[in-house]
Amino acid sequence: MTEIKKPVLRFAPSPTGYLHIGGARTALFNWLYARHSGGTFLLRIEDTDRQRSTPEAIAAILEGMRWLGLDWDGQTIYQFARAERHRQVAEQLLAEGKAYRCYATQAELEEMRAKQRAEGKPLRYDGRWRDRDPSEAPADAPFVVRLKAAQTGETVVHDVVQGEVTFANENLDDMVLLRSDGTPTYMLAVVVDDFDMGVTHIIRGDDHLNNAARQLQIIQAMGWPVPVYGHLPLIHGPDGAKLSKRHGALAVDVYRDMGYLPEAMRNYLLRLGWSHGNEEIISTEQAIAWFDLENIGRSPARFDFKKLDNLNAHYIRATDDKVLADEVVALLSRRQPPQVLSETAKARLIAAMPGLKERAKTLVELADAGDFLYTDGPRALDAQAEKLLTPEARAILARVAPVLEAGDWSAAALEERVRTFAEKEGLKLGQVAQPIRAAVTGKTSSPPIFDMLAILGQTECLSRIRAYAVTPSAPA
RNA sequence: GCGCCCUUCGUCUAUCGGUUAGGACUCAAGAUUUUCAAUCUUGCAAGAGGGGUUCGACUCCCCUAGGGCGCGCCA
Repeated sequence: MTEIKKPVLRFAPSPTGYLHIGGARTALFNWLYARHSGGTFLLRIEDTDRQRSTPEAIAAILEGMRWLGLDWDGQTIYQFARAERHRQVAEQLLAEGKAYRCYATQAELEEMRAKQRAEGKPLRYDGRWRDRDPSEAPADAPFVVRLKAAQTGETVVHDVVQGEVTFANENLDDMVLLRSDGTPTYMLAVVVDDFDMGVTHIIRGDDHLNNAARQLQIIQAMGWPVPVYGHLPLIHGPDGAKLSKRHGALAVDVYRDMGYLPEAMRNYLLRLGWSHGNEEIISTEQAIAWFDLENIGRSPARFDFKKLDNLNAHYIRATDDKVLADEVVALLSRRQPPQVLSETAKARLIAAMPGLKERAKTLVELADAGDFLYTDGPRALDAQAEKLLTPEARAILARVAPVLEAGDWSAAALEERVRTFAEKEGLKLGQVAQPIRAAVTGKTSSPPIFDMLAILGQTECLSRIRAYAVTPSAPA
């Protein structure tokens, strides 16, 4: 019986930098398609560049993947560990006459390229060792192994995103498979690994589209099955400038530190280049159900923080209060210096969360907006609160304090008493509520003030209010 | 220089030859309101340019312009 082959996807970052936003989206698309199709999602670290690959970068990439919630199947594969296998494939190609030894030195090649540049010719290896007799080879000289690529005809990449992309073979030169030190190049390694890993769909950045044609030639030389390709347009910065891989400033963990939720990131990244009609808010479950390769856009997108903020605010509002409080606690503990919340403070934070989370676009804003709950005692006033607490406002505070004190300390009862007080004094509610807010929170905006009073408790609130209450000296 | 790709409101996008070109973000105005938000309502705002094909093009083809990517013994 024929078994329907489940798709095998992979994300293959090179650990020469951190997981940037473009890579995160590539990983997300691969992950979504794998989960959507019931296939497999593998992670391969392309660490064949021994000079630039670092353990820190590997750790950062894995951490970034975990934070984004992109779990991969099976063990993480390290490409460098497979070098021997790559070499064998090159040897096989050599033995079959599909590859050859090239003794050109690097200086020689640079000279060749300089000349081509000067003459306005395309920059390509000229095949100088392609058909030379091996006997002409200098003894004991170092050599690289190059693929004997087709020189005529064309190579066409069938791409689910870009369509049919045709390359004239004369524009594709004989790429290096094995370096002079015997190590495999990326071009060889990817092809061999993807084949060995059984990868059926290669979804990666647009910058690899040209490589696809070259890799196809290796695949053809080996007689291996051709995977489905999908090349995603790159993400640009808000200003339209490129947002390329080596920009560590936009590593995913930076977004975490800025207070973005993984689910918001996933939703945002998903809509950058992929659409499902007019849907904007798409849960991960929904995304898995809907995701396909057909609806991926072909044009590059700019990164827009405003929209990310909007989505993040939405997901913050939708998140459980307790979970959010835990996130804030974690964020505070990562601060310099670390801030540790008492049990009381944490209980207050959870209680105030419904009011707090409606007003925050990021976890950072959430943490800052709740700071009046973390410690006891009179508040330091921010500039606006300072301005609001005029002598008149402080006098009102002095008069309202006993009113607050005399009675039940529930939000509803407090509001009732303050309304009555304001009415009697001929004041608008805001004229009384705002000074209270300023004294209690140190700010001019906060969640509903009577709720906050109830959460903080009578003793604490009155102490804060009285710290700013001033009774004008009586003229009499 | 050569090759490849891209081009709808400021931004992300829908449209798969026939629509008053829709939605979302942003911005503005209004409603609501103890502040700020949230929410609701309304508004501003687009097919790069030029040729074709067609009864009819945002949609198909060509050219131009602009942008991106690639052209390593990097990945």
